[in-house]
Amino acid sequence: MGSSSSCHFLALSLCFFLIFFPDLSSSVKIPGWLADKQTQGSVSRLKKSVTFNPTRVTQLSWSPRAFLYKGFLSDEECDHLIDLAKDKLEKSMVADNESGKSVESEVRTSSGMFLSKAQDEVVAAIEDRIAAWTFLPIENGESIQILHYENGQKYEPHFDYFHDKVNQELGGHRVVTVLMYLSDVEKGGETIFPNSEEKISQPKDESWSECARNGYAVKTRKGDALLFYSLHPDATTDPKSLHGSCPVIEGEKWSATKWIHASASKTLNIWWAVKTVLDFVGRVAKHAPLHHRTCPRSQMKSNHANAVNWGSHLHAFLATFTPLQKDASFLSLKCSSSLKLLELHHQYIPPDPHHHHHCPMGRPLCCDKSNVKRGLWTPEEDAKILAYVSDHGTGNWTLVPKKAGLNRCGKSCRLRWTNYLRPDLKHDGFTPEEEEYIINLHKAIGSRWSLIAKQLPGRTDNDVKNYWNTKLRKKLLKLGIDPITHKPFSQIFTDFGNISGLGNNNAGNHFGRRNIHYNNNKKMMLMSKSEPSTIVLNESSSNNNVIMNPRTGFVQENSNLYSNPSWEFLPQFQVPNQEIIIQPNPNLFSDQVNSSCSSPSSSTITQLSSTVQQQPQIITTPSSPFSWSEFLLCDPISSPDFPQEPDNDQGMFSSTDSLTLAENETTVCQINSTNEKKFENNIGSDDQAINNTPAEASSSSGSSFVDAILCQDSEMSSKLFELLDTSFD
DNA sequence: AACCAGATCAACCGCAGCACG
DNA sequence: ACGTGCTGCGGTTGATCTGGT
Repeated sequence: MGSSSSCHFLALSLCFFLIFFPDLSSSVKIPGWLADKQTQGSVSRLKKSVTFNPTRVTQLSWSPRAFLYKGFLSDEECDHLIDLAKDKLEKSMVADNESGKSVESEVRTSSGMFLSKAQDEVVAAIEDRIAAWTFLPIENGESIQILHYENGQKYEPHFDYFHDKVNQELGGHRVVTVLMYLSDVEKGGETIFPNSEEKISQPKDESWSECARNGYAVKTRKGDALLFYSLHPDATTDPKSLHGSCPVIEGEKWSATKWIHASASKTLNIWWAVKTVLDFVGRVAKHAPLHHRTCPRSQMKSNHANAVNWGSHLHAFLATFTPLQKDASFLSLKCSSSLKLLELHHQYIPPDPHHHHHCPMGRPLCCDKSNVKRGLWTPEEDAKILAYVSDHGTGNWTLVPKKAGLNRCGKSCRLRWTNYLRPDLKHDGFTPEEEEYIINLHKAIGSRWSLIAKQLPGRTDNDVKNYWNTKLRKKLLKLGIDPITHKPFSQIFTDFGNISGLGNNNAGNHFGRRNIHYNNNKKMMLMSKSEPSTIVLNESSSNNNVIMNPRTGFVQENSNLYSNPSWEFLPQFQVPNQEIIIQPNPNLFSDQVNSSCSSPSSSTITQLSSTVQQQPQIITTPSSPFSWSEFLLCDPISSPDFPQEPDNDQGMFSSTDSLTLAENETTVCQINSTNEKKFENNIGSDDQAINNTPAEASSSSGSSFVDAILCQDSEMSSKLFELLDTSFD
């Protein structure tokens, strides 16, 4: 603990403690999150809250990492365990170094027995508490062993990790030992760490036995529990964890031991541990985010010791646990969980700023596809990226692999960072609000995932895209809503019939204006793959409505307004030399947006809008680009003047499903243009777009997009109708 | 327990835009 | 004008997970 990094850690852990546990008298409750469906087996019994008090934990030693929990067991629990054991004691055995079998040995002269797991409620509660304290799942623990040392009995110094391959392969190394003292011992019986670096500095008076003077020693105090790690942070065995039980000189010693393994074969268990740690940190962090609080000096002083201890305990766990990520089983975990753990790990073990990876000179690694690594990222690779970015920041990703010592393409590094490692990312599930927001945005702008993601802090385009493709799209389909057009299928069929000259003209107009889309010349599709809805902009100076339909080929083909710049490239759209007065709208998710549109609608988003900012904001935008944020937060559906959707439209959206789609919402963005001339011209063309049939619209500006589609693909249309007929017969 | 199919999601691919020389 | 390199984006893939039989 003497290095600068240790000091760094110490400060961090101090803050951690003070932030998380401002009230030292309070306990930390581990609630019933273990009831999660993925925690099965014995863990599932942990449905009740498990209470333990982290303030009672003190760090005894850092090499080996050892912690003492004062009063871990009550007197009654200690006595109960002794009662369970005292009639069943047998001579203690040790594991043979070669065979792994239990054999008698003179190094261990105590007697003992094993309880059954969850043998009774008391035992189960203790096991639960151990799991909560260690962050390690119950399944990874052996049954509790009760030991009895009478006068002169001892356990010579030994390691808890295995030397034999049999045991190592059986359940992995014993990573953690929790040694609970069930009785006081008048003299002797101390637990001793002969190799501990702290042994010299530990003061010892006459109350200690001679044996105890040979190492760092822990006195046997009824109810206390000693926790120590047998593995290094790099998962190698820690020789400093050598420990033993000094001979009892006066009295008798009762203890209970719980060994906990790190079995690579137990994916579920590792998952549990990750979840437990993250849940623990997450719950306490809710009350005081780690990065947004400072540590009051007064509290620092009084709580210093405990702060260090508890923080270092977490650190000790993370240091031991994180190497498990090397295991294939860990990698098979949901990456979000393992990554969070990794992030947490880095909070407590900051990357060494002096450690840089240097690549050999020569050809850059990137884009040499025959040699660069591909596929899933390992925690080590992640750590390299994180370390690199923390030192150098982002940018010039092609150099990152070389500088960070990664055999990856720069593009792959960039994606890993942007989609996963960025600290501002959320890794939990989408909320219903986000879900609704995505649907509304998709309805408005189609599959522009990056734009949608920008409106959802902490989400990436990949996240949104995947969520749409796997969840939302299917959800809409279930509701009978076309996920492309966001219209009920029944209406789509009607509209298609109309636009093909087979049905009602009015409906056909509507459809032609809003739902035909040619998808980037890649695929001919009947419906727009990413069909935006019409936006109604209310030009305040003229009170004329401007209908904007981003990305619709029809409008592009027929409107001067949108031909340059095109709605297809709306993010770059600029309105030169004008002030835009936009009705305030809430920024539901992000404070990046400072203005938006009034929207007297029924949607959740727009309902919320009325609760904030009532003062319109004036934004002068002589050169700034059009704000997609503002546009997106407008609910881009139809104006009151706009022809109403057919009734069946509403019917579909009034589903009892959680999706509350705003089909009949009205959005009015008021634009005060100083470039009225231009807008008036544009308004003219748009009015045509509103009121004309496709045919009429086309007549005003040559051949229409819709006509083009229909001409080019009439054969496809007829085939589709055949298909539809077949489907609904 | 074994198998299978569907779901999930991290990662990849290829293209386009942009800056720069 | 052209080539090159970097970045952003949307579509797709494929390994893994999950749940049902």
